Amino acid sequence: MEAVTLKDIAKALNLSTSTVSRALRDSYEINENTKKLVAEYAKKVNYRPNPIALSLKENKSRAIGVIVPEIANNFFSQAINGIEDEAYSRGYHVVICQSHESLEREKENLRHLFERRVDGILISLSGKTMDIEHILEYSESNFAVVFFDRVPDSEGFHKVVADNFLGAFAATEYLIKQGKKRIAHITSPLTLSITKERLEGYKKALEKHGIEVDNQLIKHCGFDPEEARAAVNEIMNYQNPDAFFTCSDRLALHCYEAYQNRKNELSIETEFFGFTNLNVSHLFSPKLSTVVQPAYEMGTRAAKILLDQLESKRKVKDFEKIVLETYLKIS
Amino acid sequence: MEAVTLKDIAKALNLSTSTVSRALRDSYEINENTKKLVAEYAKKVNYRPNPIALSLKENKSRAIGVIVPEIANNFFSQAINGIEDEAYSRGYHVVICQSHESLEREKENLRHLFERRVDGILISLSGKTMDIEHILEYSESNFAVVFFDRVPDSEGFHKVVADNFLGAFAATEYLIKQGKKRIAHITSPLTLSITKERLEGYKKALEKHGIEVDNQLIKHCGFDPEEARAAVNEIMNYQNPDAFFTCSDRLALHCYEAYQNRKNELSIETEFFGFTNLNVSHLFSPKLSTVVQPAYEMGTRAAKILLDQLESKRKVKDFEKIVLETYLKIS
DNA sequence: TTAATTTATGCAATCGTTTTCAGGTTAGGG
DNA sequence: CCCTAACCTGAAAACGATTGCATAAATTAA
Repeated sequence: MEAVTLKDIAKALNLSTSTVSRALRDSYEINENTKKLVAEYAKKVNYRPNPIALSLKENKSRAIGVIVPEIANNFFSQAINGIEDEAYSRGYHVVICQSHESLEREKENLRHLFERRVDGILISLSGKTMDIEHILEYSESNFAVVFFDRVPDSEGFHKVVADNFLGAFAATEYLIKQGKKRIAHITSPLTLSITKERLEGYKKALEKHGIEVDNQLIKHCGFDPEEARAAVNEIMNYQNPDAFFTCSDRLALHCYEAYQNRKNELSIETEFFGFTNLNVSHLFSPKLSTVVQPAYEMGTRAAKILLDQLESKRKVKDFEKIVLETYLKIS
Repeated sequence: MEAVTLKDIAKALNLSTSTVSRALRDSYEINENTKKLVAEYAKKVNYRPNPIALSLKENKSRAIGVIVPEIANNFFSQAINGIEDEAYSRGYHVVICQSHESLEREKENLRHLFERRVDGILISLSGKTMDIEHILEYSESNFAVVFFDRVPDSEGFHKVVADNFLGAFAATEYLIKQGKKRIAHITSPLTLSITKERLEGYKKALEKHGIEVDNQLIKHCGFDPEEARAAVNEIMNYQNPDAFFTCSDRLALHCYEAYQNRKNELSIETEFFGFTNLNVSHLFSPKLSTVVQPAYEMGTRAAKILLDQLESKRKVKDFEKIVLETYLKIS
């Protein structure tokens, strides 16, 4: 099964490569009989155009890059599923890179993808990324970028996000309706867009129900398990919480673990809510309810925007921000 | 930041592209001064060779394909981490495809990767794959293939697997030492290599400890949650098990869920063991102990074999089978 | 001084495809 | 019988890099 080229077909049929090429692309200049002949032969020998030659010619790789903090995380792997489905169905490759929540790695990934000549990228920022200088650097050279999930504040970019505000609002309100009054909120660093939006949702829900926001009950921490444990301990020891609402997949789990270890020390009835796409949360005990994001759809939507932009002639100058609904998974 | 080509450099320095090319590759034919000049200028304008042009010339894509049943599964996402680390560090792309346990999808993936001219593939077979005809078809045209985790019986391929036999043996023996005597084994279809090996480990452990194998306690089922539930129910209703040993990430979880739902109906003390890389199993209750595979290492090892083969001149004819140790994670 | 050798560089082909331009054949109209 | 369309087809350049071969200049040997 050796790869057949246009030249092979041309030689076999005693035509020139140009004629064969045109015949296969159904050009009006080519005689119907010739077309039929070529099409049949091409099918017989199972001809496939060499994508690499095409890439070189068109100066496009027909590949897109994806940068996410971590692939071994349900939210991101589901999002990648969506991205791949959309991309493959449109004839694009997907190259996946992980930043491991490190700005350095994120930069390396960008460089790698750029050198590999991907046509554009989809990115969810690392937890350490404060600004997007390193991305702007590339986005000049008509290298399309779409942000999803963790997006920058800056205007002028395509973004696909979950409705973090409403998700957090709904979760908090649910807890309040369960009679909870001292709801702790442990969440990711304020540098991330998602952090602010979720925090806002949490506060607004308290406000709506006339509960005062207690800043002692709010903790920001990174993705290190120890930090999460410390935050939970601190709150448990001094703040007398009757519920926890924690954000960010990985972080939420670390908190949950600390909570699980010490739950029985608490005399009051407590409840735990996370913001995670973990698909086995219903198997946990004590109960772990979650705000679930439409990860797969975020992937397809983000990929669609990117590919549409790549395939459109004109420079898109009206940037979309798509906000997708979340839902609660009550255990 | 527009891409710089050899021609640009040549024009700027008033040299020919061939001289520039040779200078950059440090050819002995080029004057030291010229080399220095070229090197400096190239650095200044941040020249990067176009990988697509190279691919066309060398008839290689410097990309490898990976086909796994499911990316949203800790075992596979960890393995992919390993694959990517190895591949990227050696300058290769990785293209990931999912078969979703379907033979049809697996075939499509293969075709897609082949048409995209990847230099080789790493594959873990789908649950429905009975033979590897569809893979052999491609492996002729010096298209390298390395199997990992779920490998075919056939000789003559590179394979990287976990020691499924010993893993299953150790888990079963652990349960026996806990005093269990009626250990149920729910596992994947016998078409998969891993199924047979794990079943064998389970049986040998029972045998060693003088416990007769009860075929009523052994069930094979697919990846559908309903099937798993039915298997668990059947065993619980009629077989009076005092422990469960279930295999295959996804399947093990479905079984665990069914078990969790009905555990309290059982009068005797039971224990549950899975064969999965789920990284939150310690948060489950009732206890879920697991046999853990060195997924990351499987990825790096498999990728290393593939890349070594791609880069070696001679056709490799001595095929390796690497068996990696598993370990028990007792909750 | 001339021939031989070394040194440094450029030309052109190659990889597979598309596409512009130009050329050749045929038929029909005058 | 000639001219002009209309209709097919092919040669060649282009994309970016590598490399065998040719060649010019400089150096050495005779």
